[in-house]
Amino acid sequence: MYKIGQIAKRAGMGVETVRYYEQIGVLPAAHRAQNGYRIYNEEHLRRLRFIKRARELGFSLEKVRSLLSLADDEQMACRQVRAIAEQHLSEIRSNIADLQAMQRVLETAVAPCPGDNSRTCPILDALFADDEGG
Amino acid sequence: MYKIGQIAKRAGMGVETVRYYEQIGVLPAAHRAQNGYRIYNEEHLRRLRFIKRARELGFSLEKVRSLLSLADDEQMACRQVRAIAEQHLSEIRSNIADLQAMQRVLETAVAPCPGDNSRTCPILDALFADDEGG
DNA sequence: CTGCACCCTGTAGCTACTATAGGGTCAAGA
DNA sequence: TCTTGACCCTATAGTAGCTACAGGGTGCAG
Repeated sequence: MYKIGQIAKRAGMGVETVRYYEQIGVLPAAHRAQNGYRIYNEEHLRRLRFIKRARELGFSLEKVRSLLSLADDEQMACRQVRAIAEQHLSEIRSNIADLQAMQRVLETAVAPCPGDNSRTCPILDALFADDEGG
Repeated sequence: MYKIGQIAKRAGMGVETVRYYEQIGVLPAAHRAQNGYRIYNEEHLRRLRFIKRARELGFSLEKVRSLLSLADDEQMACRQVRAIAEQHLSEIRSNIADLQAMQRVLETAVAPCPGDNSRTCPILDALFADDEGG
């Protein structure tokens, strides 16, 4: 049995985040003590840790919601979980590719830049260029 | 001389985006025709294209603002531009590393998953695990 | 009884747009 | 002349995932 500050600490997040997760429905509402304080149990902690781990892997809260409802569903098939994970993996791969493309272009723009007191800069020139065809 | 729809099309963005850039001050306010319509010139187009290119390279609008104010500054030194670009490059590299770490973990979690009609799933197990050491 | 740490609700802020709602303008066609 | 349509205007709300207040109440130690 935890108060919100205790469970937040154990789950490794802030109390506002825990309240936010309850508000948007990824965490079931806590019981309330007589003074109105939220009271959590081990199951809440387990779910918060799940959410945290999933978020660290880049899953959106919408996907976390789907994953949790599969986890709660007796009729769920492993296939469905895998589909979500695979889709997320392909988004990650695509994000990596986009970032690598940015990185290459930026490195190309930065390379010829002297980085001194010049009043002109090849980086700005590249960004202002009328045409990037090469 | 362009109306907003024309300059937006030439710059490759929506009219709302052009108005938004004016609103937050990365694009100087346009002159107005008698009917209140915004009127743009070639310099506006040049700046919009700069903004678009910088955004495609992942620069935040805050950094775009800095880059543009350097570009406008007679006293600017190339060094300052390079510093912004280098900092952005290191953020990109760090983002790539984070995504690659997620990718590795996810691939490891997905690998043992049969993706069939099982009622349990190694991916969920990994997310629910009490301990990820080992 | 005072202070402090904690809890509550509700709301605004962040980024970079995007999408309305509710109106005005202008040129072409019937 | 009237209407249709494409365009323009402002102002505001929505998106994701928190984070940070404002303005209160609770509970325990000194």
